[in-house]
Amino acid sequence: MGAEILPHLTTKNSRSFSLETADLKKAGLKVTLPRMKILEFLEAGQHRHQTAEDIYRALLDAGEEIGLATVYRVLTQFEAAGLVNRHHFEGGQAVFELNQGGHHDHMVCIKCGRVVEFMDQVIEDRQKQIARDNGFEITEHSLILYGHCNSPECQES
Amino acid sequence: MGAEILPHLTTKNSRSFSLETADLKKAGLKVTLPRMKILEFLEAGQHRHQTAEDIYRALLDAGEEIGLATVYRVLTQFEAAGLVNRHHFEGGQAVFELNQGGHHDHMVCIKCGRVVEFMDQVIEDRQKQIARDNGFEITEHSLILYGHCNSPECQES
DNA sequence: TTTGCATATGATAATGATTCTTATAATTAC
DNA sequence: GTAATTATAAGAATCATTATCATATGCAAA
Ligand SMILES: [Zn+2]
Ligand SMILES: [Zn+2]
Ligand SMILES: [Zn+2]
Ligand SMILES: [Zn+2]
Repeated sequence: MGAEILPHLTTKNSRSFSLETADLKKAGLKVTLPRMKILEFLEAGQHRHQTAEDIYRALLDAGEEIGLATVYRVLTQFEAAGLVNRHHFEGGQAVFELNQGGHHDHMVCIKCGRVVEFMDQVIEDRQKQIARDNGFEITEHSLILYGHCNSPECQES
Repeated sequence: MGAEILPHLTTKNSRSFSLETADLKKAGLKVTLPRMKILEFLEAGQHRHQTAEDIYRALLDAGEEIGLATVYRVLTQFEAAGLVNRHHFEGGQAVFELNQGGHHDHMVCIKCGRVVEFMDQVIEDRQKQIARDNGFEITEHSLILYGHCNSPECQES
């Protein structure tokens, strides 16, 4: 990885430093630069539902030296550790987002790609009930609504 | 393709002959042996949620000469024509099933692979409402519940 | 029926996303 | 600090699916 100065790694009372370090250690993962950088990127505002390649490209653009395989490997480790969630929207690549506790589902605009998160307790409860009725014990679920958002460009048929 | 006798293709009042032929013609597709065979296979009982390879293997085992690429190509055409639906459960291959009109969602046992179909109007309505509230117009959706079914082998943690 | 031609097929190569391999490098334990 | 462990980058490998292309087939006109 690059040898440039990393302020958040050297500033003692940096919030992000301790948070990320703690997250990694708690997950039983060694603190390494690629892991820090990926976590840092995901924690930065508005970086939700990113593909592995999005993250890879962003880090390259930021001057980091990192391999795509490493991004995939680290994301898989983060997922196993419960730090991130992986979703498979239609069309190839999986997207990743920081697991910030609250479960939510997704609505995806097939025109512009905009993603809206939602959580509906009625649906959640209903799913549990349906599973129970069928002798299933649900461990996870995937609910994705596809359609057009209300932005002007996405309205034309 | 094989040259063996095909009763349903030669018996004038065969139900499946006319149905399949009509389905293909209605979809604007030429009636060819691979298309007939794939449609026939999907229409046969209990052949739901099959991967392209499942279908390919089954046809090979039945003595047909068919290519995997053809199976994929035909399934994609069937999907475009509304004859079949494609679902992406976790774990690689997409599964296909005949579109028999009624929409349904899926519950998948991650131990044994059993699939249960369900449709819940409360969930369906709720999805529409959530979309409306967010300025989305939903064109389709995917709801899959993953967990353990109640078969003994699937109960052990 | 035969024939003509657009279309479909099958084999194989190519693709795109992701994972594996391995030699090197970084991190932690002592 | 040094050793032992674990992680990394690069590229090869894999898996599902799609594209290519030469040949074969379906269908309709003659
Ligand atoms: Zn949009
Ligand atoms: Zn999300
Ligand atoms: Zn089961
Ligand atoms: Zn189904």
